[in-house]
Amino acid sequence: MTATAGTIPAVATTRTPYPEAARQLLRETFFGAARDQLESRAWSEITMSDVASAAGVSRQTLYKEFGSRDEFAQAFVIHEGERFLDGVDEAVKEHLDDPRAAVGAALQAFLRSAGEDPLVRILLSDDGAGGMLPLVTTQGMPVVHWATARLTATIEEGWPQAPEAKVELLAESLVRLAISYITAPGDAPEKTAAKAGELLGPFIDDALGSVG
Amino acid sequence: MTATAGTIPAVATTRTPYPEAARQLLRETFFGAARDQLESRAWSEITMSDVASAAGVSRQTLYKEFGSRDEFAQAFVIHEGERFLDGVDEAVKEHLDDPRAAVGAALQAFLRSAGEDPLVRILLSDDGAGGMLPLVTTQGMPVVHWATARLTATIEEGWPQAPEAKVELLAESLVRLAISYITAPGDAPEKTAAKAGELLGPFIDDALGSVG
DNA sequence: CTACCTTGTCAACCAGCGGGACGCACCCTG
DNA sequence: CAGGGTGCGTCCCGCTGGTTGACAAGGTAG
Repeated sequence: MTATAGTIPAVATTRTPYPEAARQLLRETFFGAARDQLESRAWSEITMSDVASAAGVSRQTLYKEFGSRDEFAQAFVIHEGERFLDGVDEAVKEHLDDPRAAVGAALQAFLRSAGEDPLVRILLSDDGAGGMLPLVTTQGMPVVHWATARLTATIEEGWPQAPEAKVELLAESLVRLAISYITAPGDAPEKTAAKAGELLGPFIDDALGSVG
Repeated sequence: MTATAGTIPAVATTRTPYPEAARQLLRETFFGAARDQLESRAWSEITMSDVASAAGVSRQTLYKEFGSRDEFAQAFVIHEGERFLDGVDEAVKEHLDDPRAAVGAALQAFLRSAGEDPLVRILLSDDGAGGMLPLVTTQGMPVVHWATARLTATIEEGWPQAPEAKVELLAESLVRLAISYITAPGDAPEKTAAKAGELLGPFIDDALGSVG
Protein backbone atom coordinates (compact mmCIF):
# COMPACT_ATOMS: atom_id res chain seq x y z
CA MET A 1 0.00 0.00 0.00
CA THR A 2 2.65 2.51 0.97
CA ALA A 3 4.41 4.19 -1.90
CA THR A 4 7.70 4.23 -0.05
CA ALA A 5 10.52 3.29 -2.34
CA GLY A 6 12.21 0.59 -0.35
CA THR A 7 9.20 -1.41 0.83
CA ILE A 8 9.27 -5.10 0.09
CA PRO A 9 6.26 -6.61 -1.69
CA ALA A 10 6.74 -9.58 0.62
CA VAL A 11 4.20 -12.40 0.68
CA ALA A 12 1.34 -10.04 -0.03
CA THR A 13 -1.40 -12.26 -1.49
CA THR A 14 0.49 -13.63 -4.47
CA ARG A 15 -1.58 -13.18 -7.62
CA THR A 16 -3.15 -16.37 -8.91
CA PRO A 17 -1.45 -17.29 -12.17
CA TYR A 18 -3.63 -17.38 -15.25
CA PRO A 19 -3.57 -21.12 -16.01
CA GLU A 20 -4.88 -21.94 -12.58
CA ALA A 21 -7.48 -19.21 -12.72
CA ALA A 22 -8.56 -20.37 -16.15
CA ARG A 23 -9.16 -23.88 -14.89
CA GLN A 24 -11.16 -22.54 -12.02
CA LEU A 25 -13.13 -20.39 -14.43
CA LEU A 26 -13.88 -23.41 -16.57
CA ARG A 27 -15.30 -25.32 -13.63
CA GLU A 28 -17.27 -22.30 -12.48
CA THR A 29 -18.70 -21.90 -15.95
CA PHE A 30 -19.85 -25.50 -15.96
CA PHE A 31 -21.45 -25.12 -12.57
CA GLY A 32 -23.15 -21.93 -13.62
CA ALA A 33 -24.43 -23.55 -16.78
CA ALA A 34 -25.82 -26.46 -14.80
CA ARG A 35 -27.50 -24.11 -12.35
CA ASP A 36 -29.16 -22.26 -15.21
CA GLN A 37 -30.40 -25.49 -16.72
CA LEU A 38 -31.72 -26.72 -13.39
CA GLU A 39 -34.07 -23.79 -13.19
CA SER A 40 -36.15 -25.14 -16.01
CA ARG A 41 -35.57 -28.89 -16.04
CA ALA A 42 -34.75 -31.70 -13.63
CA TRP A 43 -31.24 -33.07 -13.53
CA SER A 44 -32.35 -36.33 -15.10
CA GLU A 45 -33.53 -34.40 -18.14
CA ILE A 46 -30.35 -32.45 -18.60
CA THR A 47 -27.74 -34.06 -20.82
CA MET A 48 -24.03 -33.57 -20.63
CA SER A 49 -24.27 -31.99 -24.06
CA ASP A 50 -26.63 -29.41 -22.63
CA VAL A 51 -24.22 -28.47 -19.89
CA ALA A 52 -21.25 -28.37 -22.21
CA SER A 53 -22.87 -26.27 -24.90
CA ALA A 54 -24.37 -23.94 -22.31
CA ALA A 55 -20.84 -23.38 -21.08
CA GLY A 56 -19.72 -22.67 -24.62
CA VAL A 57 -17.45 -25.66 -24.76
CA SER A 58 -17.47 -29.17 -26.19
CA ARG A 59 -18.75 -32.24 -24.43
CA GLN A 60 -15.30 -33.79 -24.30
CA THR A 61 -13.92 -30.86 -22.39
CA LEU A 62 -16.56 -31.46 -19.80
CA TYR A 63 -15.67 -35.14 -19.62
CA LYS A 64 -12.01 -34.29 -19.27
CA GLU A 65 -12.63 -32.01 -16.32
CA PHE A 66 -15.07 -34.35 -14.61
CA GLY A 67 -14.73 -38.00 -15.48
CA SER A 68 -18.41 -38.87 -15.59
CA ARG A 69 -21.89 -37.53 -15.21
CA ASP A 70 -22.06 -38.63 -11.58
CA GLU A 71 -18.73 -37.10 -10.77
CA PHE A 72 -19.88 -33.81 -12.18
CA ALA A 73 -23.14 -33.95 -10.26
CA GLN A 74 -21.24 -34.59 -7.07
CA ALA A 75 -18.81 -31.77 -7.68
CA PHE A 76 -21.75 -29.53 -8.43
CA VAL A 77 -23.55 -30.37 -5.22
CA ILE A 78 -20.40 -29.79 -3.22
CA HIS A 79 -19.79 -26.55 -5.02
CA GLU A 80 -23.26 -25.31 -4.17
CA GLY A 81 -22.78 -26.50 -0.63
CA GLU A 82 -19.78 -24.23 -0.21
CA ARG A 83 -22.13 -21.31 -0.10
CA PHE A 84 -24.00 -22.67 2.91
CA LEU A 85 -20.88 -23.78 4.71
CA ASP A 86 -19.55 -20.26 4.39
CA GLY A 87 -22.58 -19.07 6.29
CA VAL A 88 -21.97 -21.74 8.89
CA ASP A 89 -18.39 -20.61 9.35
CA GLU A 90 -19.57 -17.09 9.94
CA ALA A 91 -22.16 -18.17 12.49
CA VAL A 92 -19.59 -20.22 14.38
CA LYS A 93 -17.11 -17.35 14.51
CA GLU A 94 -19.68 -15.13 16.15
CA HIS A 95 -19.98 -17.46 19.14
CA LEU A 96 -16.45 -18.52 19.88
CA ASP A 97 -17.08 -18.01 23.60
CA ASP A 98 -20.09 -20.32 23.75
CA PRO A 99 -19.82 -23.68 21.96
CA ARG A 100 -23.47 -24.58 22.41
CA ALA A 101 -24.64 -21.31 21.00
CA ALA A 102 -22.18 -21.64 18.13
CA VAL A 103 -23.56 -25.01 17.12
CA GLY A 104 -27.12 -23.79 17.44
CA ALA A 105 -26.47 -20.66 15.42
CA ALA A 106 -24.59 -22.60 12.78
CA LEU A 107 -27.27 -25.20 12.33
CA GLN A 108 -29.93 -22.56 12.26
CA ALA A 109 -28.07 -20.54 9.66
CA PHE A 110 -27.67 -23.59 7.53
CA LEU A 111 -31.27 -24.71 7.73
CA ARG A 112 -32.56 -21.25 7.07
CA SER A 113 -30.36 -20.45 4.08
CA ALA A 114 -30.69 -23.90 2.56
CA GLY A 115 -34.41 -23.99 3.16
CA GLU A 116 -34.89 -20.71 1.40
CA ASP A 117 -32.62 -21.51 -1.50
CA PRO A 118 -34.55 -22.04 -4.74
CA LEU A 119 -31.99 -24.44 -6.10
CA VAL A 120 -32.22 -26.63 -3.02
CA ARG A 121 -35.99 -26.72 -3.35
CA ILE A 122 -35.65 -27.88 -6.91
CA LEU A 123 -33.17 -30.57 -6.02
CA LEU A 124 -35.38 -31.85 -3.25
CA SER A 125 -38.44 -32.02 -5.46
CA ASP A 126 -36.45 -34.01 -7.98
CA ASP A 127 -36.58 -37.39 -6.27
CA GLY A 128 -36.58 -39.50 -9.38
CA ALA A 129 -34.03 -42.20 -10.09
CA GLY A 130 -31.65 -40.07 -12.12
CA GLY A 131 -31.98 -37.01 -9.94
CA MET A 132 -29.45 -35.36 -7.69
CA LEU A 133 -31.11 -36.19 -4.41
CA PRO A 134 -29.40 -39.58 -3.99
CA LEU A 135 -26.11 -37.73 -4.01
CA VAL A 136 -26.81 -36.43 -0.53
CA THR A 137 -28.67 -39.45 0.79
CA THR A 138 -28.15 -43.01 -0.40
CA GLN A 139 -24.96 -42.17 -2.27
CA GLY A 140 -24.09 -39.27 -0.07
CA MET A 141 -20.84 -40.45 1.44
CA PRO A 142 -18.62 -38.15 -0.61
CA VAL A 143 -20.71 -35.15 0.35
CA VAL A 144 -20.79 -36.20 3.98
CA HIS A 145 -17.05 -36.69 4.00
CA TRP A 146 -16.42 -33.37 2.38
CA ALA A 147 -18.79 -31.42 4.62
CA THR A 148 -17.45 -33.19 7.70
CA ALA A 149 -13.89 -32.32 6.83
CA ARG A 150 -14.78 -28.72 6.22
CA LEU A 151 -16.83 -28.40 9.39
CA THR A 152 -14.11 -30.14 11.38
CA ALA A 153 -11.62 -27.60 10.15
CA THR A 154 -13.93 -24.78 11.14
CA ILE A 155 -14.42 -26.11 14.64
CA GLU A 156 -10.76 -26.86 15.16
CA GLU A 157 -9.95 -23.34 14.17
CA GLY A 158 -12.29 -22.03 16.84
CA TRP A 159 -11.37 -24.49 19.57
CA PRO A 160 -7.84 -25.68 18.86
CA GLN A 161 -7.49 -27.54 22.14
CA ALA A 162 -10.45 -29.85 21.58
CA PRO A 163 -9.62 -33.51 20.93
CA GLU A 164 -9.73 -34.18 17.22
CA ALA A 165 -11.66 -37.44 17.41
CA LYS A 166 -14.50 -35.85 19.32
CA VAL A 167 -14.57 -32.84 17.02
CA GLU A 168 -14.81 -35.10 14.01
CA LEU A 169 -17.58 -37.13 15.56
CA LEU A 170 -19.46 -33.97 16.38
CA ALA A 171 -18.94 -32.57 12.91
CA GLU A 172 -20.08 -35.69 11.13
CA SER A 173 -23.12 -36.01 13.32
CA LEU A 174 -24.06 -32.43 12.69
CA VAL A 175 -23.63 -32.89 8.97
CA ARG A 176 -25.83 -35.96 8.97
CA LEU A 177 -28.45 -34.26 11.09
CA ALA A 178 -28.38 -31.20 8.89
CA ILE A 179 -28.84 -33.24 5.73
CA SER A 180 -31.65 -35.14 7.34
CA TYR A 181 -33.42 -31.99 8.40
CA ILE A 182 -33.06 -30.54 4.93
CA THR A 183 -34.52 -33.54 3.19
CA ALA A 184 -37.20 -34.04 5.82
CA PRO A 185 -37.84 -30.77 7.63
CA GLY A 186 -39.49 -31.04 11.01
CA ASP A 187 -40.00 -27.86 12.98
CA ALA A 188 -38.86 -24.39 12.09
CA PRO A 189 -35.10 -23.84 11.92
CA GLU A 190 -34.93 -22.19 15.34
CA LYS A 191 -36.74 -25.04 17.04
CA THR A 192 -34.74 -27.65 15.22
CA ALA A 193 -31.50 -25.95 16.13
CA ALA A 194 -32.59 -25.63 19.73
CA LYS A 195 -33.45 -29.29 19.95
CA ALA A 196 -30.15 -30.28 18.41
CA GLY A 197 -28.40 -28.04 20.90
CA GLU A 198 -30.22 -29.77 23.73
CA LEU A 199 -29.36 -33.18 22.35
CA LEU A 200 -25.70 -32.49 21.75
CA GLY A 201 -25.14 -30.01 24.54
CA PRO A 202 -23.51 -32.36 27.01
CA PHE A 203 -21.21 -33.79 24.40
CA ILE A 204 -20.29 -30.31 23.20
CA ASP A 205 -19.49 -29.18 26.71
CA ASP A 206 -17.31 -32.21 27.14
CA ALA A 207 -15.53 -31.94 23.81
CA LEU A 208 -15.13 -28.20 23.36
CA GLY A 209 -15.27 -27.18 27.00
CA SER A 210 -18.13 -25.28 28.58
CA VAL A 211 -16.02 -22.15 28.96
CA GLY A 212 -14.14 -22.39 25.67
CA MET B 1 -36.68 -17.17 -11.45
CA THR B 2 -40.02 -18.89 -11.10
CA ALA B 3 -39.90 -22.65 -10.88
CA THR B 4 -43.02 -22.99 -13.00
CA ALA B 5 -42.69 -25.78 -15.50
CA GLY B 6 -43.61 -23.98 -18.67
CA THR B 7 -41.65 -20.76 -18.24
CA ILE B 8 -39.35 -19.84 -21.06
CA PRO B 9 -35.72 -19.08 -20.19
CA ALA B 10 -36.01 -16.27 -22.73
CA VAL B 11 -33.21 -13.74 -23.05
CA ALA B 12 -32.41 -13.86 -19.35
CA THR B 13 -28.80 -12.70 -19.13
CA THR B 14 -27.26 -15.38 -21.30
CA ARG B 15 -24.30 -16.96 -19.56
CA THR B 16 -20.95 -15.81 -20.94
CA PRO B 17 -19.39 -18.75 -22.77
CA TYR B 18 -16.10 -19.99 -21.44
CA PRO B 19 -13.80 -19.00 -24.30
CA GLU B 20 -14.88 -15.40 -24.06
CA ALA B 21 -14.67 -15.40 -20.29
CA ALA B 22 -11.23 -16.96 -20.47
CA ARG B 23 -9.98 -14.20 -22.74
CA GLN B 24 -11.39 -11.61 -20.40
CA LEU B 25 -9.74 -13.35 -17.50
CA LEU B 26 -6.42 -13.33 -19.31
CA ARG B 27 -6.60 -9.59 -19.84
CA GLU B 28 -7.66 -9.02 -16.26
CA THR B 29 -4.76 -11.10 -15.07
CA PHE B 30 -2.34 -9.01 -17.10
CA PHE B 31 -3.78 -5.80 -15.75
CA GLY B 32 -3.64 -7.09 -12.23
CA ALA B 33 -0.06 -8.19 -12.68
CA ALA B 34 0.86 -4.77 -14.01
CA ARG B 35 -0.85 -3.05 -11.11
CA ASP B 36 1.08 -5.19 -8.67
CA GLN B 37 4.35 -4.36 -10.37
CA LEU B 38 3.57 -0.66 -10.45
CA GLU B 39 3.42 -0.55 -6.69
CA SER B 40 7.11 -1.10 -6.43
CA ARG B 41 8.60 0.16 -9.69
CA ALA B 42 7.91 2.75 -12.36
CA TRP B 43 6.45 1.66 -15.65
CA SER B 44 9.67 2.39 -17.46
CA GLU B 45 11.43 -0.13 -15.25
CA ILE B 46 8.90 -2.89 -15.79
CA THR B 47 9.60 -5.18 -18.69
CA MET B 48 7.06 -7.09 -20.69
CA SER B 49 8.65 -10.24 -19.31
CA ASP B 50 7.86 -9.05 -15.81
CA VAL B 51 4.20 -8.57 -16.61
CA ALA B 52 3.93 -11.86 -18.45
CA SER B 53 5.61 -13.96 -15.81
CA ALA B 54 3.69 -12.23 -13.03
CA ALA B 55 0.56 -13.30 -14.85
CA GLY B 56 1.87 -16.83 -15.04
CA VAL B 57 2.03 -16.81 -18.79
CA SER B 58 4.64 -16.43 -21.51
CA ARG B 59 5.75 -13.19 -23.04
CA GLN B 60 4.38 -14.23 -26.41
CA THR B 61 0.90 -14.63 -25.01
CA LEU B 62 1.10 -11.08 -23.80
CA TYR B 63 2.22 -9.84 -27.20
CA LYS B 64 -0.57 -11.75 -28.89
CA GLU B 65 -3.22 -10.16 -26.70
CA PHE B 66 -1.77 -6.65 -26.95
CA GLY B 67 0.33 -5.94 -29.99
CA SER B 68 2.99 -3.83 -28.33
CA ARG B 69 4.15 -2.37 -25.09
CA ASP B 70 2.41 0.91 -25.78
CA GLU B 71 -0.81 -0.77 -26.71
CA PHE B 72 -0.78 -2.64 -23.45
CA ALA B 73 -0.04 0.48 -21.46
CA GLN B 74 -2.92 2.25 -23.13
CA ALA B 75 -5.31 -0.60 -22.53
CA PHE B 76 -4.16 -0.66 -18.94
CA VAL B 77 -4.78 3.04 -18.39
CA ILE B 78 -8.21 2.77 -19.94
CA HIS B 79 -8.97 -0.27 -17.86
CA GLU B 80 -8.08 1.57 -14.69
CA GLY B 81 -10.07 4.54 -15.88
CA GLU B 82 -13.22 2.45 -16.05
CA ARG B 83 -13.30 2.48 -12.29
CA PHE B 84 -13.47 6.27 -12.12
CA LEU B 85 -15.93 6.57 -14.96
CA ASP B 86 -18.23 4.21 -13.11
CA GLY B 87 -18.22 6.67 -10.23
CA VAL B 88 -18.95 9.47 -12.66
CA ASP B 89 -21.92 7.60 -14.07
CA GLU B 90 -23.30 7.16 -10.62
CA ALA B 91 -22.87 10.82 -9.77
CA VAL B 92 -24.62 11.87 -12.97
CA LYS B 93 -27.56 9.58 -12.37
CA GLU B 94 -28.16 11.18 -9.00
CA HIS B 95 -28.78 14.59 -10.55
CA LEU B 96 -30.84 13.86 -13.63
CA ASP B 97 -33.08 16.80 -12.80
CA ASP B 98 -30.28 19.35 -12.65
CA PRO B 99 -27.65 19.26 -15.42
CA ARG B 100 -25.35 21.77 -13.76
CA ALA B 101 -25.34 19.87 -10.51
CA ALA B 102 -24.78 16.62 -12.36
CA VAL B 103 -21.68 17.92 -14.09
CA GLY B 104 -20.37 19.38 -10.87
CA ALA B 105 -20.97 16.21 -8.90
CA ALA B 106 -19.46 14.07 -11.62
CA LEU B 107 -16.31 16.14 -11.90
CA GLN B 108 -15.98 16.29 -8.17
CA ALA B 109 -16.42 12.54 -7.82
CA PHE B 110 -13.79 11.97 -10.46
CA LEU B 111 -11.25 14.36 -8.99
CA ARG B 112 -11.74 13.02 -5.53
CA SER B 113 -11.52 9.33 -6.34
CA ALA B 114 -8.67 9.75 -8.79
CA GLY B 115 -6.81 12.07 -6.48
CA GLU B 116 -6.98 9.59 -3.67
CA ASP B 117 -6.08 6.60 -5.77
CA PRO B 118 -2.60 5.31 -4.96
CA LEU B 119 -2.07 4.04 -8.46
CA VAL B 120 -2.83 7.42 -9.96
CA ARG B 121 -0.37 9.05 -7.61
CA ILE B 122 2.29 6.63 -8.76
CA LEU B 123 1.56 7.21 -12.41
CA LEU B 124 1.71 10.96 -11.95
CA SER B 125 5.02 10.83 -10.16
CA ASP B 126 6.43 8.78 -12.99
CA ASP B 127 7.05 11.58 -15.44
CA GLY B 128 10.04 10.08 -17.18
CA ALA B 129 10.23 9.47 -20.89
CA GLY B 130 9.15 5.84 -20.80
CA GLY B 131 6.48 6.36 -18.18
CA MET B 132 2.73 6.13 -18.50
CA LEU B 133 2.01 9.79 -18.03
CA PRO B 134 2.36 10.67 -21.73
CA LEU B 135 -0.47 8.27 -22.41
CA VAL B 136 -2.90 10.74 -20.93
CA THR B 137 -1.19 13.92 -22.05
CA THR B 138 1.01 14.23 -25.12
CA GLN B 139 -0.09 10.89 -26.55
CA GLY B 140 -3.40 10.93 -24.87
CA MET B 141 -5.73 10.98 -27.82
CA PRO B 142 -6.86 7.38 -27.50
CA VAL B 143 -7.68 7.88 -23.86
CA VAL B 144 -9.45 11.15 -24.57
CA HIS B 145 -11.46 9.54 -27.34
CA TRP B 146 -12.40 6.61 -25.21
CA ALA B 147 -13.37 8.67 -22.18
CA THR B 148 -15.28 11.12 -24.36
CA ALA B 149 -17.28 8.34 -25.98
CA ARG B 150 -18.10 6.82 -22.65
CA LEU B 151 -19.07 10.10 -21.07
CA THR B 152 -21.12 11.03 -24.12
CA ALA B 153 -23.05 7.81 -23.78
CA THR B 154 -23.66 8.53 -20.11
CA ILE B 155 -24.96 12.01 -20.79
CA GLU B 156 -27.11 10.93 -23.70
CA GLU B 157 -28.67 8.30 -21.53
CA GLY B 158 -29.61 10.95 -19.01
CA TRP B 159 -30.72 13.63 -21.46
CA PRO B 160 -31.78 11.85 -24.64
CA GLN B 161 -33.19 14.95 -26.25
CA ALA B 162 -29.95 16.94 -26.12
CA PRO B 163 -28.25 17.57 -29.49
CA GLU B 164 -25.47 15.05 -29.97
CA ALA B 165 -22.87 17.48 -31.24
CA LYS B 166 -23.17 19.67 -28.17
CA VAL B 167 -23.13 16.70 -25.86
CA GLU B 168 -19.97 15.44 -27.46
CA LEU B 169 -18.32 18.83 -27.23
CA LEU B 170 -19.27 19.06 -23.60
CA ALA B 171 -18.04 15.55 -22.88
CA GLU B 172 -14.70 16.05 -24.58
CA SER B 173 -14.15 19.36 -22.85
CA LEU B 174 -14.93 17.84 -19.51
CA VAL B 175 -12.58 14.97 -20.17
CA ARG B 176 -9.78 17.32 -21.11
CA LEU B 177 -10.43 19.53 -18.10
CA ALA B 178 -10.54 16.52 -15.83
CA ILE B 179 -7.26 15.18 -17.13
CA SER B 180 -5.70 18.59 -16.77
CA TYR B 181 -6.85 18.95 -13.20
CA ILE B 182 -5.55 15.50 -12.37
CA THR B 183 -2.11 16.14 -13.76
CA ALA B 184 -1.97 19.67 -12.39
CA PRO B 185 -4.34 20.01 -9.44
CA GLY B 186 -5.37 23.52 -8.54
CA ASP B 187 -7.90 23.96 -5.79
CA ALA B 188 -9.69 21.28 -3.83
CA PRO B 189 -12.08 19.08 -5.83
CA GLU B 190 -15.17 20.93 -4.64
CA LYS B 191 -13.80 24.30 -5.65
CA THR B 192 -12.55 23.01 -8.95
CA ALA B 193 -15.89 21.42 -9.71
CA ALA B 194 -17.69 24.59 -8.73
CA LYS B 195 -15.55 26.70 -11.00
CA ALA B 196 -16.04 24.34 -13.88
CA GLY B 197 -19.76 24.46 -13.25
CA GLU B 198 -19.65 28.23 -13.39
CA LEU B 199 -17.62 28.18 -16.57
CA LEU B 200 -19.72 25.63 -18.39
CA GLY B 201 -23.06 26.47 -16.82
CA PRO B 202 -24.46 28.56 -19.64
CA PHE B 203 -23.46 26.02 -22.25
CA ILE B 204 -24.92 23.20 -20.17
CA ASP B 205 -28.21 25.04 -19.79
CA ASP B 206 -28.29 25.55 -23.51
CA ALA B 207 -27.34 22.01 -24.46
CA LEU B 208 -29.11 19.93 -21.85
CA GLY B 209 -31.84 22.35 -20.95
CA SER B 210 -32.09 24.18 -17.65
CA VAL B 211 -35.09 22.14 -16.59
CA GLY B 212 -34.08 18.72 -17.94
C1' DC C 1 -38.09 -56.03 -31.43
C1' DT C 2 -36.73 -51.81 -33.47
C1' DA C 3 -35.44 -47.01 -33.45
C1' DC C 4 -33.69 -43.50 -30.99
C1' DC C 5 -31.02 -41.19 -27.56
C1' DT C 6 -27.40 -40.63 -24.08
C1' DT C 7 -23.30 -42.00 -21.99
C1' DG C 8 -18.48 -42.81 -22.08
C1' DT C 9 -14.40 -43.45 -25.01
C1' DC C 10 -11.30 -43.03 -28.84
C1' DA C 11 -8.49 -41.12 -32.63
C1' DA C 12 -7.38 -37.45 -35.75
C1' DC C 13 -7.24 -32.62 -36.33
C1' DC C 14 -6.19 -27.86 -35.16
C1' DA C 15 -5.66 -23.56 -32.67
C1' DG C 16 -3.04 -21.48 -29.13
C1' DC C 17 0.57 -21.25 -25.66
C1' DG C 18 5.49 -22.11 -24.12
C1' DG C 19 10.28 -21.90 -24.91
C1' DG C 20 14.17 -20.54 -27.40
C1' DA C 21 16.52 -17.76 -30.62
C1' DC C 22 17.20 -13.84 -33.52
C1' DG C 23 17.70 -8.89 -35.35
C1' DC C 24 17.12 -4.39 -33.98
C1' DA C 25 17.30 -0.05 -31.46
C1' DC C 26 18.71 2.12 -27.51
C1' DC C 27 21.65 3.36 -23.63
C1' DC C 28 25.64 3.34 -21.00
C1' DT C 29 30.54 3.29 -20.60
C1' DG C 30 35.25 3.56 -21.64
C1' DC D 1 33.24 6.64 -31.42
C1' DA D 2 33.37 1.60 -30.46
C1' DG D 3 31.72 -2.09 -27.62
C1' DG D 4 28.72 -4.50 -24.33
C1' DG D 5 24.24 -4.94 -22.34
C1' DT D 6 19.32 -4.89 -22.29
C1' DG D 7 14.61 -4.94 -23.67
C1' DC D 8 11.40 -4.89 -27.61
C1' DG D 9 9.27 -7.24 -31.36
C1' DT D 10 9.18 -11.35 -34.28
C1' DC D 11 9.78 -16.02 -35.94
C1' DC D 12 9.74 -21.01 -35.52
C1' DC D 13 9.02 -25.43 -33.41
C1' DG D 14 7.09 -28.63 -29.98
C1' DC D 15 3.32 -29.64 -27.24
C1' DT D 16 -0.69 -29.16 -24.45
C1' DG D 17 -5.58 -28.87 -24.72
C1' DG D 18 -10.06 -28.26 -27.01
C1' DT D 19 -12.88 -29.74 -31.22
C1' DT D 20 -14.90 -32.82 -34.27
C1' DG D 21 -16.69 -37.05 -35.68
C1' DA D 22 -17.42 -41.58 -34.81
C1' DC D 23 -18.24 -45.66 -32.10
C1' DA D 24 -20.13 -49.51 -28.79
C1' DA D 25 -23.00 -50.19 -24.87
C1' DG D 26 -27.12 -49.48 -22.39
C1' DG D 27 -31.77 -47.79 -21.58
C1' DT D 28 -36.34 -46.37 -23.18
C1' DA D 29 -40.39 -45.44 -26.04
C1' DG D 30 -43.13 -46.92 -29.68
